[in-house]
Amino acid sequence: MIDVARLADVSVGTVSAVVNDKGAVRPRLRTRVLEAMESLDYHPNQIARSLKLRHTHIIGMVVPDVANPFFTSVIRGVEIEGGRRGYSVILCDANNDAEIERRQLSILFSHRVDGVLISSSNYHAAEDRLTRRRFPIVFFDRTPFGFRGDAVLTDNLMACYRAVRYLIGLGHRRIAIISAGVDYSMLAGGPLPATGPRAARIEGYRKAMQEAGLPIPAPYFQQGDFTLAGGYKCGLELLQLADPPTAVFSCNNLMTLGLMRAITERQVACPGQISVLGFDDFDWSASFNPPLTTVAQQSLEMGRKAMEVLVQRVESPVPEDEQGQVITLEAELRVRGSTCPPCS
Amino acid sequence: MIDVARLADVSVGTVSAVVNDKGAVRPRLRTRVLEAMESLDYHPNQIARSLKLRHTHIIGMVVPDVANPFFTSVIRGVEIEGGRRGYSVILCDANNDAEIERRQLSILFSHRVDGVLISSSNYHAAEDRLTRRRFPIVFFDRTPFGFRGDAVLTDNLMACYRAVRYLIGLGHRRIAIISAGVDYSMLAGGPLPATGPRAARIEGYRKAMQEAGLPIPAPYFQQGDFTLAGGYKCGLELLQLADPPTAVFSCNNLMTLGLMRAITERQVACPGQISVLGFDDFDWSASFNPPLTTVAQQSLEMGRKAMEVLVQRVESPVPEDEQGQVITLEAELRVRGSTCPPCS
DNA sequence: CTGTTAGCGCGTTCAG
DNA sequence: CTGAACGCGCTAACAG
Repeated sequence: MIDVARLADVSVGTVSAVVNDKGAVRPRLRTRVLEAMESLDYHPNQIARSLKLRHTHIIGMVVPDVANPFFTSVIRGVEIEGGRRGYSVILCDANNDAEIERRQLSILFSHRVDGVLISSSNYHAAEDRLTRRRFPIVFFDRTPFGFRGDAVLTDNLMACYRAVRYLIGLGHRRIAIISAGVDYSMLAGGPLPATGPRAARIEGYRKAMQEAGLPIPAPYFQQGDFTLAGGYKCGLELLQLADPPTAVFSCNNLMTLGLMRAITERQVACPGQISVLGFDDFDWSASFNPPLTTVAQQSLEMGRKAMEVLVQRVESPVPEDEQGQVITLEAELRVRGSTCPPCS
Repeated sequence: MIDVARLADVSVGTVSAVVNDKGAVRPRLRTRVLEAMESLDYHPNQIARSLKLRHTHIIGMVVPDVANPFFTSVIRGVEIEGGRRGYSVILCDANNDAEIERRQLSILFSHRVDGVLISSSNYHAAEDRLTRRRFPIVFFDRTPFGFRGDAVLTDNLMACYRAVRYLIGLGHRRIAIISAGVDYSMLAGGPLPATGPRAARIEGYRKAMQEAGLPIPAPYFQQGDFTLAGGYKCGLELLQLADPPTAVFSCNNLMTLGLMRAITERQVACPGQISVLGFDDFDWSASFNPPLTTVAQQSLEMGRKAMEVLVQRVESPVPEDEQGQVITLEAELRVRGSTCPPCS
């Protein structure tokens, strides 16, 4: 900086003023400074800046799995909005592990990030440590149990409710679901406590089925563990049932892939013999054979909005009594070739 | 820190020593300091540390497109290796735009990242500005024109050469390619200057075809622009040829998707009437109908290795005469259901 | 072993 | 508008 000042024949104060667009600097000096910066290939030292200004213009983002296309799309949204507002993002892959997540958060904190965007694998730790000290943090996709604060979420319940109603409207009565993490026994006890996307998706299904007076036999309620292998296994079981479903609702993309693999392998006609409705939409959904009918979340928008809210929190701290805003995004049903009326 | 020192009744130097496990501190003092830190909920300020130490333990990574599954896999590799070695990563999506990339690099530099991992969309700027001043930077996937330095790359030429030879071995003689960015006229002039993955993949194809004495008619050399729509368009054109190919090699995943869409739409049997060989392998490749035969890059390993080399450069600067190491990763042909011998 | 002190590079004052 | 001086929180060198 001193070099720049010397080369432009001004004081460091002036250089600082032009770098930050502050104060009034005579146009001629301004251009001289800019030229000096250019010719010296000078980049302001954000570290020193941060130390003085007490903010870094870096935010931390932790996702359960960067390889999941849904999250990469959210990340893109965050990058876009961040770029626009002058924030960089340190990305952390928690690998669905609460312990790793905790460590990431701690590292992020020591780097003095201005705020955190998180889809928590761990429904407790994140909230305790951060929100309690009023650190700017916004949740997306998932939210901690008993949560209060800022979040941007998809209305999973409504989206799945409508999707399953679409299946019912087609004439299906035997509709199975491939999900994860919820016991069959919980289904009987009325509405699920819809605290996470998991439960909300199942509850959308349950509600639609119940309203239509349709039964949910135990074998129709499959646990696929959110993995491709799990979806495959569930698909196989569903297909060899004495009374197989005519339609299946799969709660995430990996399981849908597994399900399709099972269907192809068993040479079952889709949608002829079995209709498939998947959750989450991607490039390949429409290119599949058959093209997949899916529930599409607004993943890019989720990232953009989350970043928007976070920056707002960072730049103008919350009033003491503020409750936090939760933004709900609608999901869209994209009807394609994997669903049709039942033939039987 | 001063507060901690005061509370523990020692000097700041001593506090610093225990925080960094440096020097020998009398055990009694040590515990006193630790207790003070705990009761004050003190976290060392990495910013101040970075300012003094002149390194941040943050590296920057810029990719052309975070939503591309290949890159997300590389990112995972980087995250894994980075976590292991104590580095965080600021991720930048250049969105295939050289101007954005330039700006990202400048921002990363301002943040004083210790090094940069980059798959450059822009074959000149990156090298000029950074490698010239011996800033630690390692390229992955793509490398700038006339490049010298560190990189980890896939052996695209060999991989594609072998893949196309496999097709030829199956008995195919009419083999088309969907690629991008290279003129048909360049094919005639012997080996392509294989400076990027694009050209290398085409050259692998050209070499295999030429060695087998197989012709490459102009309509068999399609330009798909690396997009789904492009692949779809090329697929359509290929299928309605008077003399259609019996096999198609698609140079990237999006174009393969488009091609498959065209094939499904036109009700052409795959692999019966046409075999498809794609580049890049993903979860959905094996779940496709038919399961796709692909060339699989070691994307996760690419990320791990790139980070490994970078950290090595950061922590022990290059000898003046060092040429830089380029690591070449082999790709693997995964034979599945989309290829078979030609029926005609 | 421990205390003291001089910067790291910058933004901000404040008196010119 | 300028230039000098101070401090952000920390580490390293040196003196005790």
